[in-house]
Amino acid sequence: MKWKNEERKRRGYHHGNLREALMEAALSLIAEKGAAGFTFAEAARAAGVSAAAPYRHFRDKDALLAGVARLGFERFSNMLIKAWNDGQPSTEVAFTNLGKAYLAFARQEPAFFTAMFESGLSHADYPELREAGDHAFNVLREACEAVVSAIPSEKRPPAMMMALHIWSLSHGIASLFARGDRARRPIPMEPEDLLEAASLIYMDGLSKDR
Amino acid sequence: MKWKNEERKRRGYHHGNLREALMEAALSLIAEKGAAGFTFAEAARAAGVSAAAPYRHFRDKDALLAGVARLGFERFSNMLIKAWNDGQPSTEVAFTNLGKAYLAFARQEPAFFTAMFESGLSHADYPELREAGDHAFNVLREACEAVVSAIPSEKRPPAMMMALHIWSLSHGIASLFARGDRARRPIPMEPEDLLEAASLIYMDGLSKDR
DNA sequence: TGTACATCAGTGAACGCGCGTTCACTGATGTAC
DNA sequence: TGTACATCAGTGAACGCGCGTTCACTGATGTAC
Repeated sequence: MKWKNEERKRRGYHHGNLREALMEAALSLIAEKGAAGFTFAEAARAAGVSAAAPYRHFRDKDALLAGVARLGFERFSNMLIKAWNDGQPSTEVAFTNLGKAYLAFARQEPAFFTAMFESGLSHADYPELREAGDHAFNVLREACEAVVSAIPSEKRPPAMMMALHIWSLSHGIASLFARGDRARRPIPMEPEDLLEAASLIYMDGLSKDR
Repeated sequence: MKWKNEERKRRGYHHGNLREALMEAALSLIAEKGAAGFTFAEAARAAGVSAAAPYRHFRDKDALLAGVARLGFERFSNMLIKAWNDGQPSTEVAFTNLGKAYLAFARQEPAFFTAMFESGLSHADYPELREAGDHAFNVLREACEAVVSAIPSEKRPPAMMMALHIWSLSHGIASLFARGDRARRPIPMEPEDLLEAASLIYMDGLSKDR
């Protein structure tokens, strides 16, 4: 607490980046006590400002949650883009890396994951969340397009369908077995291996003669 | 509200089944405002009793949530067992029905789904939840055993792995696209069709020569 | 069949607490000239 | 370069409210005899 006051003195009257500090505080609180156990007032306290200050940056508690979720989707997209790496060194390796990145995010950023997927925010009320989510999904969809383009066109499956399948599979494994919080269900193997095995089987099925 | 008082008179001083009534009230509140927006006091009010009454049945708010989650897992298991129907009329049809039942539960009982999978309850604090969840999972695992037993033993995959794959896939589709609350992401097809297509492709891959 | 008694499941009043929100305010910062 | 002024991002006090929890209590129910 002491350093916080010194910090305040150094920064002076104005915080400087209160918006970001509030989102970080919210993340910590979500990580500690879950999405339910985080309050606007406590986030303000953690950021070292009065309870009224957050209203300069967020309309209300849900707006802060939505801000966190949106930031989460942005970081998530970046992680996925980096993992896919334009399909390098090979489509197969890059695709595996993409799946691993999904699980890594759930493991390393469970609070973001909760805010993004389990906070109960309505997409109707926060359309920017839908956009941010779509942006992340599009990374996966483009990767799937690269993967299916290797299949002869007469039996090539729709990339959109494949993307929804892989997304669901990754999301299921991430939220059940790979997440880094207390809601994780332990299984006797690495989630990464589980996902890779499933992907391989699925892709074998995709290209099978029928 | 009026009928509630009449109800009280009819029932007399003792409620009769307050435990169940509190869980139902919690479900409605979760459905309305999400897991975060439900309180012990409001559940008591909805059940028509004083704020102190719930303490006769639940240690605290989390215990009530855990009770709801457990009841949800029990109903879920029953739905799955009924859908699987001992593999009748055929393994394939029964397996498809099992997947449909998973999605139907998420659609019809989003509040249960939230309490079971997204309430942030720790499995360490509520071991009975883990048991109840395992029980539901076992239905799926047994179905997978029936499915893989049709594959020649020299290339037969482990039923456990298959069960984890199908569980993840179903859970991903259910929580992203099939859930019956405002967190559902709309897609241009039926979640049931999406799941069935993925299952077929996966099973094609499973039995493929390698 | 009636009565006495134990047990159980509720009441309602009280408490301290923290939350969300508003308000007039003030210190800091940026800019026009 | 200095000054005046507008704007911005904070403060801190105040408010009403509902929550969680405890407590001594009481009405209802079940059972022993």
